[in-house]
Amino acid sequence: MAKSSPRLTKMEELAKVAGVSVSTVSRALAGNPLINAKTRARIVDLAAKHNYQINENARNFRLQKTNVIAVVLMLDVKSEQHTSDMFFLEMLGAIADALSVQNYDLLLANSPMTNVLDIHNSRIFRQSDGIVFIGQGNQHKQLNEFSDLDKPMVVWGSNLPDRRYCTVGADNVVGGYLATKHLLNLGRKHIVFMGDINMPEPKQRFEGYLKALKEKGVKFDKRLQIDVPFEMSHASEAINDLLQQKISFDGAVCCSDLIALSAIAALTESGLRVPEDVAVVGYDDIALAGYSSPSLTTVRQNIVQGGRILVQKLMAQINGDTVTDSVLKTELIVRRSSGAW
Amino acid sequence: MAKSSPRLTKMEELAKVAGVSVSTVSRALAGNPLINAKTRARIVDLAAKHNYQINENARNFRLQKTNVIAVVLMLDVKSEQHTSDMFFLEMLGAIADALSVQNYDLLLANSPMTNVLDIHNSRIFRQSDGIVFIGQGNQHKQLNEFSDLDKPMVVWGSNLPDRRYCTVGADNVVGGYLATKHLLNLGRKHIVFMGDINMPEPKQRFEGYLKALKEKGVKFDKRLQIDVPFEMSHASEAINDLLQQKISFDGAVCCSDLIALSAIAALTESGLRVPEDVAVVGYDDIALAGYSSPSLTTVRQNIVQGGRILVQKLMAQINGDTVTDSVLKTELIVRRSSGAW
DNA sequence: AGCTTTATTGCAATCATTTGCATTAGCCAA
DNA sequence: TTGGCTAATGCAAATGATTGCAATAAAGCT
Repeated sequence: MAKSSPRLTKMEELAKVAGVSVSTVSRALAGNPLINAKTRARIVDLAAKHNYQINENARNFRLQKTNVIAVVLMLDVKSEQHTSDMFFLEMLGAIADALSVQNYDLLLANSPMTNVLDIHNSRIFRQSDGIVFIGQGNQHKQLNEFSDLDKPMVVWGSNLPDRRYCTVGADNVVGGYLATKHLLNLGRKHIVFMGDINMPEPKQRFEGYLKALKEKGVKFDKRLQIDVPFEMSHASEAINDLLQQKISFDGAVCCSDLIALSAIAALTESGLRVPEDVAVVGYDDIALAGYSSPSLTTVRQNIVQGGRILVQKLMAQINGDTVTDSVLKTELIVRRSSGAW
Repeated sequence: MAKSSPRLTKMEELAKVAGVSVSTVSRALAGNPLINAKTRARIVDLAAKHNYQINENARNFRLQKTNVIAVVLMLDVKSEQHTSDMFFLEMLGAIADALSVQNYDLLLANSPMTNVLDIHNSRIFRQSDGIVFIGQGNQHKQLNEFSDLDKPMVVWGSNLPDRRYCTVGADNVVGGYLATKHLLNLGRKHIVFMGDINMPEPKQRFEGYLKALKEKGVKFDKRLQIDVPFEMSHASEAINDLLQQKISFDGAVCCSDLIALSAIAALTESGLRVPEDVAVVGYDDIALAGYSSPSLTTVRQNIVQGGRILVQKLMAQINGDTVTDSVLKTELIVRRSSGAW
């Protein structure tokens, strides 16, 4: 073991120990090829041995960078919550991981914004090199305006037609398609679609739903599409409504696991068996989905990959590149409640 | 409307506009009483008018401050997860809110730490003025060592006997007590306690459980205490074990809502009715608790207040004050599944 | 050997702000 | 008027890194 030297805090000290100038140390640590390979190796070793850590404050100041990216959660607790809360936390974790690889930090926007444009005069804006928006909420227009500010930004969400910002999102059409096709393959013909098709993502899932129906030659019954918000309490009511109206159905595609669980609860309370009488598919694969009883078949978005790509797109922008949208694969996790065992 | 001037980015520019020196501007904006009140007012006005925003990078660099506090989530996905994921997100939000009031930012520690002491050489340590640990995990000892580093820190968790760090936490004893007493008041006598009493928080909740039993003169049956981890799949097994062993019970106090929901699932699958045959109480009040069927009575910790106090204690330390621990009130949210309607 | 070229390193300016100390201006008293 | 005092302001150093350009040394070429 090398003797544990007192920690060196300034490049100047390390330079003295190494017998070179500060410039050389700076370049050596930055991997600048100007510096002789041997010298560089020696300096890097010394830095490690003396436990030298660069002062990132000074570095960022000099480079006019922050090495921080801000994350804004576009959740609206009232009614338009993008999807389950669990989703946000997982996404946050995924982004933080992807960022740490690049030595970037994650700055969390304090509270849900009522207007995205407010960010312009906030710390979030000045103190970050770029911004990740998780979800679009109902602020597609504001996000478009925001993109004119030329701050590197990227949005997790659906690729709305007239967007001027870069989006990364799961393939909602395929998600809706897979869920629906799964039920169709199980022989179900009367499949409810639960999700508010005025919102960007449910709308695309609904497209997939229609596509699957068409493929199997099943006619769409518009009474079976229900604009239920992500908030789950409404789902039970919607199910009860259907039952009361004697509209029969044997399957349900839900736009979130919470909706699905709520629907299942309503169904079982009405004496129907899940999945025997009604097979249900959720969306998101929250932790509870696998443990609930009956366990829930659901569509999973690859959140880790999503976070990684969001970060990658943002970094590209920070480096001055132009970027294109990205659509991620989604997969179906088959469990019991969809009648598949 | 004053004509919108081009944005001033440097103090120097503002100084020129104001016809004073940079020093004066700096002092004026900082509210330094050396500066004549009129001059100060004039400068502040000019700053606002020209939309001048101080370069916080430069400022922090000069002041050797970061104006950032780091948050480390001590979750261990394997087995010791503190409580529901929802809890973390809510706590994170609460802390972020409390910090933004003080103009501090929140830096999220990327991934769960296997050893808290690793933080010492990480960005988290250098790039923050203080650290909030959410939960103790199994690292009480390391946290104690960490506190010797004299970095401002505060821990959300229970006040373990030999701690050298400052904690803020909910009153777990009262939480366990309230949950148990509630069931006792409903006439239940054989109450299962589901939670790993080797972990700090469940242990204290168990104390409250015992206290409630004693108060009602109910003898404790040690077969009814089950070391189930927060992870929920084990809860069903535990319940099934009890049923198989013909150990009868009519109530259950669970250390998380997920455990409770899992237990309820196992019970109903075995043909038992909840809450008629077995009344169940959870812990945390996750979103799902209110919507599940039957809806879940649970113990709620005041997370917003918790976040605020965590921040307050940390700020005090940053300012050089010494701080004391803090124990928050917890309350019981009564819903259907505990048999109360 | 003398000159040119190349590889490596060092000097010094720079980034935007804060702050100890010096300076100036204004005022009052002698 | 002049000296002394105070209130207000300015000068310049300092914070720790990066980088264009200059300088040096080594090597190659004739």
